[in-house]
Amino acid sequence: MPKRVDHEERRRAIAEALWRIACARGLDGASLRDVAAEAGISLGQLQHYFSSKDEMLVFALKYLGGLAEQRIRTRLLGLAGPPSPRDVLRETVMEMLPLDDASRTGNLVQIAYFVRALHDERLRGHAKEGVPALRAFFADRVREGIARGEVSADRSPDAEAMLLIALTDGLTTHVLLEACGPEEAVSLLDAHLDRLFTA
Amino acid sequence: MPKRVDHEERRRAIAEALWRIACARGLDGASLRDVAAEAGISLGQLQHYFSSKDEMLVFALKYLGGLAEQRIRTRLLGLAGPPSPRDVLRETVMEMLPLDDASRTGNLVQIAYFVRALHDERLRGHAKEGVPALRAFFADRVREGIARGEVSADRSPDAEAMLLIALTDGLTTHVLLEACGPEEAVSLLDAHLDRLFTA
DNA sequence: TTATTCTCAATACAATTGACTTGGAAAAGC
DNA sequence: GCTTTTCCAAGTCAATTGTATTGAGAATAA
Repeated sequence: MPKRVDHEERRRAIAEALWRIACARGLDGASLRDVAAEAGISLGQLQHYFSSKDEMLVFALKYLGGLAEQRIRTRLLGLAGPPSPRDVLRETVMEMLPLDDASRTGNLVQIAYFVRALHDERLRGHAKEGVPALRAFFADRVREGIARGEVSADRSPDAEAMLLIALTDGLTTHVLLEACGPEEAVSLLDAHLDRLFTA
Repeated sequence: MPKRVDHEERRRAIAEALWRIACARGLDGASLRDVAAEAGISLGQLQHYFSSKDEMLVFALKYLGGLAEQRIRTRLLGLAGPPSPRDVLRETVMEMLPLDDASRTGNLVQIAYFVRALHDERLRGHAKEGVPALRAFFADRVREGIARGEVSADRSPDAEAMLLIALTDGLTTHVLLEACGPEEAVSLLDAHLDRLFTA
């Protein structure tokens, strides 16, 4: 056999090339030939690792989601001492916003997938599967805040969680469109959290 | 000459056909032939009214924005008596959400444009040009609420306006993705307004 | 060594794309 | 009636698309 190759490693490299193109020109502007060229391989080689374009797209999406989740997890572990619920919410939300170039790229790619998912039932399942988990996580933090007396008891944890997610996504949109500056988005989210955590 | 034709009327009809396709399959899935077929005309006829695909896309986008603005305006005029600032904000925001099929279509098309605008500088200008006006309009309503004593004076009208826009857009996203029900989005927005208008 | 199996390059292919050209039909002005 | 201008249908064109095919190089197992 030829030199044994780590398939997963190759697939990840191809996925990252796809992201770079999707970020610059959108998902629909990413042909197999473009992706192969960006990854520095031939079209035939790419087809050896992904038997169809769809398979490549789905793999790259799940890989992207996994990386984002891991980034958030790492950031939360980096918090000094026992973090307050508010700190956890704030850091998570900040990691979701397109504040640096890496996060901006991730968001652009995710949005490209989102749009495709609107018209593609199969992809929609993958695209929205992370929301309930994030929402439950946020709701737990709000609950914790209520238990600590930092959040008014008449707030609904589930509702506040969805509000925070939607607000973050909406701000992300406007930051990407340059209709709202990154630092302004941060201050708006802080103001929102200020009003949630009244103590 | 042949029967004189109202060019603008034809262009609007073509734009509406484009929307139907963009709503069902996305903007990138709308070829000139598809749009012509949907509009019930030939490719040559379509090209007679739009000299390029880009010209058609930009026209359809501006037409869409104009219609949305007009829908909101009409809805606000339909409010009985002198509407409170909160009523104005609520009705406007509700008109923006994808609650019925028409609004859902409009939002899908707008998002299709939004994504393309992320990678297309020329289109980005058209896409984000409405935000400042909407934000100023919302901020004025918040200011009015403060003057009436319905909104706490320590709220920043400009910040609250941006928060409300971002929240609405974020909820729109999740409603379209079916990660959040329409009625839930309404109740979340009402809860947000409840906390803004405390009196 | 020999053979098998993994890896991958080159090419072909049908379909679709946006843009362009050509030509003719239809009606208004003279 | 004749010209002129507007409108539009059919067809062509090169480029690009995703997919499929073919075959060769390369390394491991026998």
